[in-house]
Amino acid sequence: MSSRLHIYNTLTKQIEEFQPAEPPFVGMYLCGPTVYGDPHLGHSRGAVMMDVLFRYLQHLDYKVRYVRNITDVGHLLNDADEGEDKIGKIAKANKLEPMEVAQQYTNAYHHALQKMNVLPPSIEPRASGHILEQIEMIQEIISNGFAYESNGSVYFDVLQYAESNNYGKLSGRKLEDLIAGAGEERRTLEGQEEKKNLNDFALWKKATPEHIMKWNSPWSEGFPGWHIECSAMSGKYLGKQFDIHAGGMDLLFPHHESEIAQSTACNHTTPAKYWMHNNMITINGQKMAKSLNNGVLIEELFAGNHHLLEQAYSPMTLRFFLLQAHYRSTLDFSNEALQGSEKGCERLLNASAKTETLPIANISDINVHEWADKLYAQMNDDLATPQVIATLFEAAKWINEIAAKKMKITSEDRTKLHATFHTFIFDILGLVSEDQGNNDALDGVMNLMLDIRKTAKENKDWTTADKIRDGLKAAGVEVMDGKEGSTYKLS
RNA sequence: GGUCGGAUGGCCGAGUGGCUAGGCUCAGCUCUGCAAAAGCUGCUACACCGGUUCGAAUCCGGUUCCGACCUCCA
Repeated sequence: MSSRLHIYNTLTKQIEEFQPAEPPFVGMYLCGPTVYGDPHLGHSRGAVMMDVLFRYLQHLDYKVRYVRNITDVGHLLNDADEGEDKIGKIAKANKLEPMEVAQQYTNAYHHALQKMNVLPPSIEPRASGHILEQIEMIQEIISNGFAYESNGSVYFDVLQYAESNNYGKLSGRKLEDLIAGAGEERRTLEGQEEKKNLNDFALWKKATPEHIMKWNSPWSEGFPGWHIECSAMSGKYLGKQFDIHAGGMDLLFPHHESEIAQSTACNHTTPAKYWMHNNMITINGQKMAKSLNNGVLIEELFAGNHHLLEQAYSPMTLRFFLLQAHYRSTLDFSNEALQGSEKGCERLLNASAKTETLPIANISDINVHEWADKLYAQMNDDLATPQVIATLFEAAKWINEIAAKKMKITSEDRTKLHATFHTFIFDILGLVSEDQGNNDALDGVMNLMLDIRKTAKENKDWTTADKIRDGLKAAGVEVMDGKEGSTYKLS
């Protein structure tokens, strides 16, 4: 528990106090998606985690530049698709421009995140728009003696680098193990024979004839290697050294390890001070993966049209579900768990709507300041959002008790409770009430229906009252009777 | 095979050497014409076997099981 933000740094394997290099400025980078498919649940986790960090840092008055890239070039497929650009492959099948495909999936990613109330980053660079920067970086690495050209491609010389640097310092791998592990299970990537060593990775790949997305370079017409784009773009917009670099745990090796190697070989410095990694989403205990046929697209979750889903789940349900687990733990996905989040999220938001109208008294049965301090301490403890949510539920309980006049609160405490509750739920956790209705015509119709039903109830005409209620339910509108009249929501 | 992580109540998930997170489900209750919604109350778990300790789910050792990475991946 601390009054200052602490985050877990994968580089040091411990929780450290967050100290930006040049306060109040903070530079943070998240490895965004490769846009060769619709966004799946996994994409949402890193985006939401960084969104909460982004929001919290801003709440703490930092001036944050948040860079989240779009990878629209260069990822190689293996197996049957050897050497072919993923985006290029799909484009040919659909007879679309490669950039059209990339744009389509980029849009899909944006839409999904927008629904989840994820703030747009400060800068969202595309790899295809930074070919020049990548080429320049490769040239610098070559001239520093850490890369070599081979048959039109350029490879990073891991062994050369390891002589003076620690290749493996992020992932905890030892080069001997990597070499030793290159045994029977290792698959053969295209162009392996061009490398001096199997652990060398591509900085630039010469394009095969069927390759669509390719650019001129000093070495060949080709495309950049997978890792170099993030190094080039983070360097361009955040500087050679910046504060936070994040991504999924599956990117730890080789992607981030290689990023560190490249940047160090180029700039003689480790690019980021803090490395953060979110864990995977699992389903029945296994990582979601296309190859396991258990991947769920974000839009499928929202629409409920996936064979593993019993119903549709709202964007806020997903956001709340993600936040209920710590970002460094795996999160197991199931209908039961999602339904739990749906109800819980609703309960919390219901309570939040009552804070301003709570009856006041001249004493308080609760210690609002202690409660607020606890929230900050929990956020500061490596973004312990599950605990923050638990603490918010404490207040939700108070709010309900106060509303039922079983507890008391002073006016001053109520103001503080309201402000803090809202700050955490809406500004920091980024939840938002999913207002149904907000359609004037529907509101008008519903108010009329509810008014007719009210009259019927007053006349004890239960037949009419129930007919309206049941009929509306069949039409997808749920009527909820309360002490102060009836309300409705779309179901 | 190598490296690393995890096993918590019906479900999801926090966490700490002693003061039994939280949500959901379930049960009871309040409210209600009935129901739903909403609210309240209840439900004492930490894989197994040893050890350290006054005390361990939390520390140490071992066992079993699961997962991640090593190859594109959020």
